[in-house]
Amino acid sequence: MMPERRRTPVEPDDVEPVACTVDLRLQILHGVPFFRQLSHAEVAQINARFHARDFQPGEVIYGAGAPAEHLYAVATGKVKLVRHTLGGQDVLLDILSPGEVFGSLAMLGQDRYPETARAQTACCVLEVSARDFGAILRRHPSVALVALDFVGARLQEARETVSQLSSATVEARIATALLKLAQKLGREQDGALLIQMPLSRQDIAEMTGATIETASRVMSQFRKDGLIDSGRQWVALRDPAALAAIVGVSRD
Amino acid sequence: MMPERRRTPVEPDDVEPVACTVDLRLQILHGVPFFRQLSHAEVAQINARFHARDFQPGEVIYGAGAPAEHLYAVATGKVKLVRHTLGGQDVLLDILSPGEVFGSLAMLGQDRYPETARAQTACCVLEVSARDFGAILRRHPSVALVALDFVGARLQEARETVSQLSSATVEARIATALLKLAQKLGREQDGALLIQMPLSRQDIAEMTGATIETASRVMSQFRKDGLIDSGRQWVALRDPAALAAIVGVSRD
DNA sequence: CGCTGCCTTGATCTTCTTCAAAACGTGTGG
DNA sequence: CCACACGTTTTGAAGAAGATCAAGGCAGCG
Repeated sequence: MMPERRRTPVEPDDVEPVACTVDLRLQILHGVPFFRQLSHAEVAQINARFHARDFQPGEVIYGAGAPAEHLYAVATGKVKLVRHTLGGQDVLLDILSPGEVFGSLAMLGQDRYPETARAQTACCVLEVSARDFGAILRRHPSVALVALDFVGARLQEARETVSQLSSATVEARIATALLKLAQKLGREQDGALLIQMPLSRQDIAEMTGATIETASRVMSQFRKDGLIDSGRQWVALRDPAALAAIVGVSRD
Repeated sequence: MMPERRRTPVEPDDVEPVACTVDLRLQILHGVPFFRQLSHAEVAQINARFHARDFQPGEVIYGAGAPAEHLYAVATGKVKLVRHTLGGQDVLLDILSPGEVFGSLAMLGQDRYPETARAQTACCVLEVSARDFGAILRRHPSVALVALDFVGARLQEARETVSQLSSATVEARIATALLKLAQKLGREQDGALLIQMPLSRQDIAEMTGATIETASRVMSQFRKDGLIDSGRQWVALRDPAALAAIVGVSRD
């Protein structure tokens, strides 16, 4: 038989606050890597250009193809970026946590969003117009340098994904995705890495370029092998080392 | 039988100069989008920080894993960026033409090159230390803004590739790759788009996450269908519209 | 002339998708 | 509290896309 599934490790106090108070805004903005090096006065000044918006799970923050007029910072909750292919399926590009930035980063470049941003959980995001963000960049050159770094890091991530999709099996890609999620937002618990967020088989499939069925099969296999454990709002990596080994085996 | 193959459309005067004279350096640097908005005096000042290096086809400009200490601009020729996977195969991330920038763009971020840069043709590149480039960025904030745009555009490209790899057939991916190459460095000739560069089946395979054999089969089919024509140092798109249709069909 | 390297083509095999159906779990209304 | 309905997950069986294995073919070059 398959191993007994643990009861949900999610505790009430783990739940993030959804409300986006004025105090929180300043705190979040100061925590955003973009503005970390600025003084409190400067952040306060920048804060004036932002305004907060709340979203329910599943709500669209902006849709692919819409004019790219805003830049956003996640305050609370999780946001996912999804591309729609011509074939009708979706590709999950990234899942963003508080402090991360998305939207119209390249001010001159694109004039349309190439992807849809959707609230994965109830969340609050801070919004600034592309115009105002441009002004911030010009006024605070150090912000532009950090932004350059940020976008550069994303570029490397995206290219890593390209590499994986080109060469690795679905098993390896899913193992990689789980490890990356855990690294980004995992917590240690009972000797396992706990990823606490709603993560459907469909999400996993869209992250790894597989079908729902294949994703389900692989996840089932991982659970049978004692590598992971999962429930409604969480996935726990019981044996990250074994998952890492799977990444290294197979094709890639 | 298959259609008669045209004689090579490559003409002697098409060949780019390889030598990288001092005059050329200034001209190239001024043509690089990064520095286009700067005055001649400023470019001259920046030029002093660069030095030119020549490479033979196939030579490595920098290897994956090496300390990321330099930033480069292509002066003449073509440079390709390749990732090596754990499985031993290579993934071709990009082919760069004169005016394009590569290497250590994110100054703070990565400390190692995640990919190898290799001369696709004989070429000359302008090199600057990451340290000096950082100084340039701080001295000329407008350069940082352009760089941000540049990296942002690359990020979108990479994500587009992720999307394609996740959803499109090899046929569609190869058609896309050919169209993208033609758009970037194609010339009109005899009613076809001519891509003039050495482009092996292996290159195409590495660009699209396919095997050499599959790439060869697809290219052969395209030629039989009159969509393309190819020779030693060139590929001609005889029917770009049909290729675009293939991109839209199949899965993606 | 006969290398050597790249391209082509065929046959077989693996991986993953697709189609189909059943099991599960969650929320709802009786 | 139970029954039902809905969405999600799981599992099975068949099929397709592409990889792999294996020969030849063609061109440039010593």
